[in-house]
Formats: sequence, C-alpha cells, structure tokens
Amino acid sequence: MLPRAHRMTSSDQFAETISRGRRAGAPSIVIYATSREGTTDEPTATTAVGFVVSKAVGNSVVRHRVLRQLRALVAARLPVVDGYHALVVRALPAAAGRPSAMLGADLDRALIKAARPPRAMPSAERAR
RNA sequence: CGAGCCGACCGGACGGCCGCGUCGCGGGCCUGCUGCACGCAGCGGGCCGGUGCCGAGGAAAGUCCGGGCUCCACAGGGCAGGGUGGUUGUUAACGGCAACCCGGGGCGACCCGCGGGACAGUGCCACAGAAAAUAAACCGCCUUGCGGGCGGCCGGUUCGCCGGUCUAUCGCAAGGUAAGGGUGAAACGGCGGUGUAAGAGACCACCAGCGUCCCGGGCGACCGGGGCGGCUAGGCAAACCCCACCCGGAGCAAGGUCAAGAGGGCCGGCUUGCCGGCCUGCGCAGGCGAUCGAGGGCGGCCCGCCCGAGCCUGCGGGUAGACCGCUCGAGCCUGGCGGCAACGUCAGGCGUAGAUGGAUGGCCGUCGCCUCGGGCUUGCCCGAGGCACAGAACCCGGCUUACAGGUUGACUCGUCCG
RNA sequence: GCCCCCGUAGCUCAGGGGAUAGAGCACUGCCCUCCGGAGGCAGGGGCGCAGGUUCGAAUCCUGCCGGGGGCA
Repeated sequence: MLPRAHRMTSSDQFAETISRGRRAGAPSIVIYATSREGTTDEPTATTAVGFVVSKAVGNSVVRHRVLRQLRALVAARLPVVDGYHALVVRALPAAAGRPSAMLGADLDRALIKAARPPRAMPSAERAR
C-alpha cells in the first residue's frame, strides 16, 4: 500500500475523480486527475491516489501484480503527482504481463499529457 | 537394465537498494479527562520519524459435502421436502477414509463400480419382429374328415371313357403341439438322448439358475458342502415408488458493544447568506401539567421577578462510523504403545499471517533448471528466451479441479548375470 | 462472503429417453427485374466439455467450463 495519507479510501472519491478529472491515456493505462482549483486544499496537502484493475485484466494473481507495479511506479513519482487533488490510475488489459519499465513509460506519457494546458480540440470533443 | 503400478514429499536458492502491514520498545507534536504545589503528573486518543520480530498455498481455487461458532425457532411424535445406499470399522461429523465381500478388467503389482428392493404396486421397452412380458394369437409341423388331383394298380367298357383303391401334391374344417419362425439390446433355461403321429422337463444325464432346509466357517456382507422342490423366473428404480438410516433455518456482511450527524428550534455576528454557539433524537408504558402553572432562568436559600407547553421516570430499538468477534485450534513435529489399516492413545517439544480500496511487495545482480541458435576439444563455452498452477479474509475435516520441474519408498512383469 | 438461474443454427426461442433435432429472422445460390427490394425455389449450418446410467442421452446422474442475476 502507499503511505496512509496517499490512499484513496472511498468509492465516492473514485466516482468524483473519474467523472470530473482530466483524462489522459497510454497503451496500457488511463489516468484521471483533479486539480486543486476550487477546493479547500492547502498547497501542502497530500494527493489521494487510487487504482482500478478490472477483471478483464486477468485473474487475481495478474491483477495484484499489475497493481503492485503501478503502486511502486506512482510512489516513485509522488513529487510530480503532488500538485493534484486526486489521481486515479486505471489499468487496461494490455497492462497484464508488461514489464515495469514499459508501464513507467506509459505512466510518464499520460502524466505529461494531463499536465498540458487544455487546448480547444473540437474534433476530439466530437469524437468523445 | 527396460516396462509398469501404487503412494509420500518438495515446488526455486542467495544477496543489494527502496517500500507495506500487525505486534513490541522508545521518541517528537497536537489533544481529551482528572489532580493539584499552575506547569507538571496520571490515564487515554490522533499524527509523524526511529528500531526489533514475524508476514500466503498445496491447492489459499471451485463452493460439492461435513462440523465448530453465532443468532432465530423448538415438549414429544408424525407428514411434507431433501440426502445417503454391499458389510464392518473409523471420526466431532461426512456423500470422506480404511479393511473386507460381491461383480467386471489386467499375465501381474493393481484398477473400476450411486453396489438395497423388479414375487408391494404403477409405468416404459422406439424401429424391426409372429410375439416385448398373466401369456396368447399367427405362420409352421402332425393326425383325422371332406373335396380336387399328376401318376400307378385292379375291374368294367359301346375304346370315347366310367368305377374302386393307393398316392406326390393342393384347398377347407376339426383336433394335437409349442421343437421350429433370425428380427432385435433383450425372445419364457442350454447341449445331448429317450420318447412320439408330430412334439413338449413328458422322462433321463450333465451344466446354468431360483426357492427352501440342514451342516461348517466368518462380528457381518458373504463363502464352502449337502438334501428337497417347481422345471425356469426378461430389462429399466441416475422412471414413479418401497425399505433402512440421516437432516430445524440462516449464515462472521452471523452476532455483540459504544454511538455521532443530518434534520428541527433558538441566540449572536456581520462581508444578507454564510459563519459560530446552545438546545433537542425514535417507539412504548406510567406519572405530572396551562384559573389551581409541569418545567426552565436569575439567586446561597426563601420570598419575589421573568419565560412558559410541554416535562419527568422506566423499558426497548438504532443509521454513518469505530471497536469486539479475529485467530491456540478436532493445532503442528518427534518418539513409544494398541490396531492389517483408517485411526486411537501416552510422553516430550514448538508458538505459526490477520489485511479492510484490502499488507505479505518493486527494481537489480549471482547461481540453478529447461528450450532454441552458434562454436566445437562430444561435454563444455557463448548468446537469446523462459521457469508451472495460482493470492488468505471466521476457523477446521474431506472431496473435486489446475499444475513446469524434481526428490524418494514399496511392489509387479520381462531380459541377462550370479 | 453466500445463494439462485441459464448454456440448442449467426440472433431470438421450441423440444424433458427412440425425430434426418425444429420455427422465425439472418446467410449462400438460382429464378423473376433494366437494377435493387419484395416474392418464389433450393441449400449450408447447431445440442458448452468430459465421464457414467440405459439397448439407446440434447433430454437422466456426476464433475468441470462459461454466462447472467440476487442478498446485505
């Protein structure tokens, strides 16, 4: 587990982050992040991080393996992630059996995409 | 040595850096209550560092059985419903396990079997076949009678035939018979003989099989032997059913303890829609109460003044959340004894995960094993890839299913040698 | 964690011991038409898997596999 302060522990928080957060994808994962704007967070408050690994990824052993890999990768990137109010990492079926180095690359790409200021992208909006 | 059969066990090893969880020890910060000598002590709570021990499986899985535990229900018995099904044991219990019996398979070690009852009753047995279950009808076979009739013989004859008789054979009727009917998964004992008009357990020998009685062995399922009787009985109960035995229901999200808040009302503040403070929960029962004032406020108390429609007591229930249940248990290991064994018993030793968005790990290195490619000194070197099935959630006993590779024991068959 | 139900053709469903396993839609080919549709004719394709009971199993029994739903 992550240090207690960083754990996301309620399903309300998961639903909030997934429906309101900025979404950014990579081949094996999707992340959802909510910023601190409009919240009562202090700038030093810790970020709540949650993980979603569905049954489509694999059996219990595979899912736990993916979860632990992602947890270690996020723990190493806490200084980067700390700017957000909350973060949810969802593992896609492609994450099963993927080495941690590749998962880390995917995570970095998604974080960079999420950090970019939102641009007007009508085509992307329509596709959604 | 080869082939086989039945078990038992293991299921990567070591190291470096960084992390997570329970528990213990110790520290810092914040905070609640109590005490006073007024900034300290005691008892708690929360957060953050440090440190020490420990931290997934043989199936943790499927949830197919059985139990412990908890709550509800319950006098006893019966019905309904469900389950089990050779015998004897074993056990907390079981649909598990052990030994044995019976049937089947294998040269054998050994394996497989939902393995009670089809004379309690009901039902089903397609197609084919004469017939599919009291058995009877049909074909066929045989005898007799009547009728026809190839042919033979005898007699008569007008030489055209006529009559009689025997008879291959055909038809009809009556009677006898169940041997035969080749279809089927299955056909009312089998083979041989006697017998007969033809036949038949009608009779005989042998065999299979049923019922019953006796003797012997075994706790028993059952086994061995003998006598007598009818001559003979189909299958399906994983069809209904009958018999014997067993089963109350739900499940740790069981259940228990402590219990906010939201909502409502009042007051205050101001940045007039927010913030802060105080009071108040629900149900039932009883009691008191608005002319006679319940209760509250001011006050040390009485008097007095003010507010006033609810208030008091008892019992019961309880959401979020927290805590308990929560890991020492039919425990594990070693040895002795009893038992063929499953198992039981005695002695000694061991201390063994308890998470809750859910810990038990992430990255890297060395070694080991396997596969492929290359080099070749033919068993080594180099390179690449891989290392099974699978993750505790109240706990046990089993079953079933998945599983790379490996260790080990007993036994059987074959070949060779002694 | 516990409980219940269902797997039959590409899809939706019948069939509950003896069938060549059916129906509708869909698919393929041909006819019709200038072309397409509609219509007509013909055709292909299936009992989740493995054992067992039975003479015989989609059907009955057992074990797996997959899917769906419910409880709090």
